[in-house]
Amino acid sequence: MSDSIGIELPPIDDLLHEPARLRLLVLLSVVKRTDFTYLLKLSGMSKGNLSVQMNKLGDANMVKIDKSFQGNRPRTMYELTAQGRKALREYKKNMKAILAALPD
Amino acid sequence: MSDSIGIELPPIDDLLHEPARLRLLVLLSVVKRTDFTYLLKLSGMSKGNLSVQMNKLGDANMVKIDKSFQGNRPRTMYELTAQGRKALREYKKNMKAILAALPD
DNA sequence: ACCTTAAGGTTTATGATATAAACCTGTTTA
DNA sequence: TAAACAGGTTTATATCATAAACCTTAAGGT
Repeated sequence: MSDSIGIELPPIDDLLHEPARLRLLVLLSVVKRTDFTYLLKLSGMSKGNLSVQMNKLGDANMVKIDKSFQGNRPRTMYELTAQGRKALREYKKNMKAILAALPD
Repeated sequence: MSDSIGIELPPIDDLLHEPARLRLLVLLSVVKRTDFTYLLKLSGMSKGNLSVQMNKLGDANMVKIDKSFQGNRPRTMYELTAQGRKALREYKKNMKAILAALPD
């Protein structure tokens, strides 16, 4: 018998795990591509919080952020990156394994 | 804020969702009943963090905390409460629903 | 023309919280 | 008797989620 007593559980990616961001990522993986205003309504979050969280996901290359103007108004489009989709698959796999250790 | 469109996703219990506590709860649901020292080794956490998180779970009645002496040394035992097991079942159900919205 | 409101965000301020370091009390060992 | 150890708790710090306040431009009302 070994003297290690680690029950090995998969790691949890904090960036994706945080509830507000996880919800946003779920929304994005459903709608594929959307802009700030629509995401604001979909999520029900405040503008400030939405902006911060999406930029954080953008900085981590989970989401591609396209800023442009339509007419004279700014418009920001969001879309999952390949890296983002991969990270989400990994997160899902890991969380399922963790949840599986809990009784039903 | 105007009304959100609201794609309905289940709520996330932040107390259980936080990674350190979630791991501790998984460990507890596996080992049923254990003391501070063993949980310390099992989790690999620092003493301070373990103490804080377990007391937080105790305050919320997720975990029953029994302090006693064995010989002259303090000993703290931890065990899930019925309420804790119920909250974990709910958390598991909700998280599975959220994860199900993500592609595989 | 002027004021007000709205769109589309960002920046700043605040509050909560996770974490480890330092500490405390008593005990065993050298 | 000093030093290390057991079993935790308290304090300090650092991060981070959140909303409020702000900015810029545009559109509508009078």
